[in-house]
Amino acid sequence: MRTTRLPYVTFHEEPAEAEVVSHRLMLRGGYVKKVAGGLYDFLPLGARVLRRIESIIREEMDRAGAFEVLMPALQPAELWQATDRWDKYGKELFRIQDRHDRSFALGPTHEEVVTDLARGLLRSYRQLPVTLYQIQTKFRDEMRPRFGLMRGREFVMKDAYSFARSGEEGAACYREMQEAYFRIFSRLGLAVRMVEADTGMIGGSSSHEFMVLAPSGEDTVVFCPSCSWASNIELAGEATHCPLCQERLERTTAIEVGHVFDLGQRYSQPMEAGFLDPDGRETLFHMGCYGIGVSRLLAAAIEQSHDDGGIIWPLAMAPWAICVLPLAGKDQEMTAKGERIAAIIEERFPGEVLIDDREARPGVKFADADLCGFPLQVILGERNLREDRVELKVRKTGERHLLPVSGLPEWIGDFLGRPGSMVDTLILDR
RNA sequence: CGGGGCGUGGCGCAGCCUGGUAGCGCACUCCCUUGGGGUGGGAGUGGUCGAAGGUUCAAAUCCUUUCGCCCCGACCA
Repeated sequence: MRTTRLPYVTFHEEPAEAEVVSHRLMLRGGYVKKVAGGLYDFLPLGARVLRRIESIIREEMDRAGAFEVLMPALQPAELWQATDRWDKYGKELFRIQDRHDRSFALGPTHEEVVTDLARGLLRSYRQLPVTLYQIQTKFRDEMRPRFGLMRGREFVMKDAYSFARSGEEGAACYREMQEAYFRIFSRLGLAVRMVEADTGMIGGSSSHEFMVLAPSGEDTVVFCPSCSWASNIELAGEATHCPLCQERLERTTAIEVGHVFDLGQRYSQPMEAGFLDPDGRETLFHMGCYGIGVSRLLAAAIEQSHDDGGIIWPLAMAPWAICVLPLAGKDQEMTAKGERIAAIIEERFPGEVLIDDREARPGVKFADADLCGFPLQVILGERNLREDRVELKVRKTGERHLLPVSGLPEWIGDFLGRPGSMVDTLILDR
């Protein structure tokens, strides 16, 4: 892709209405544009990141044996009334009426809808257990949307729901999703910590949150520095020492990017959702639900990985992994050479190469490439190119390598595969 | 919802106190210049000042109402 064909603008100046660094950098880098409070356009750059996150989530959910579905965002009030949440969910639930004055909710979550789906679809114990998931826009009338994508009124979420024959089987589903979540966050290059959490409005018997540790996080987690115990602040209460090993607890701020719940029969019971067991008896589903804040992940990743120059995307999230910067100005020949080199790299890494073919000064290209956070920059300067060499800069570390043009794709391939170099797979705890 | 702040070209701001009919920087278009970390110069495009009402010969500026946005708090998959 050529930057001259890419509809994006970067900004040198700080947007006045953005507080947190992820929000500022996404606005400055041309990733998102605000439409209204808590509502954003995803521009081409931002949409690509979103797609990359989604595809990794899909792969890992599928690998875990879950099935993708798509449920309506618009949900009839009757379903919510059946579980009493039409009254209990409160003002955060967007409610609208159709032309016949029938009431609907714009879904902030899908327990009711999916339970309604399952009770028709899953009639026999032979079909169980099953986990269904979707990636979809959710709506919440937040009392105070803020921090850009961190807390919007509309956002993209992956939500999954498991249906099991028993509590034991449900617990197995729950563990399987936990494992899938660790794989997802690991592949995304995020350092996450799983903590015990409150079940809140969703209900159920147990719950864990997946937290990205970041100074700007809205949540606080309490953790033990020497063993694996961790909890969110609500649940930890006044505790000062680890319940497992008595070590003095520490705390840090974090961003909640995932949350899993063991729901038990919280929804299957009021909605009378069940199946026939081997003895022909109607039995209620044991359910679990599992969410990942997909759009929030962009913000969380940036909060965790940036510097004064801008965003530092983990390899898996970057809109393009490689940005080719011909420092050509009006030199048509150099631009053409740059495009040939970009094409060679593209052959080995399809869809991963962006070439900055603008007629801009080197400083502008460097600044924009850093701001947008492309993991690798292939810099084509006149002197080096004369000797058939290019410079490769690693955004994250700042290290630079001078390489012969001939072996470039192979070198990049080796480099990207080098453990620990680009993909930060740090998992602090499980 | 309570407290505070702010709404002036796409973005960042000045002008408002002391009314006289809109200005600067960035971006954008064109020309010249420069060419390894946001080069320098020149010429342009674009706003009626969040909205409504009022005061006045005259309102971005004063008054009233209203809408929106941001921050803090309560709250929260």
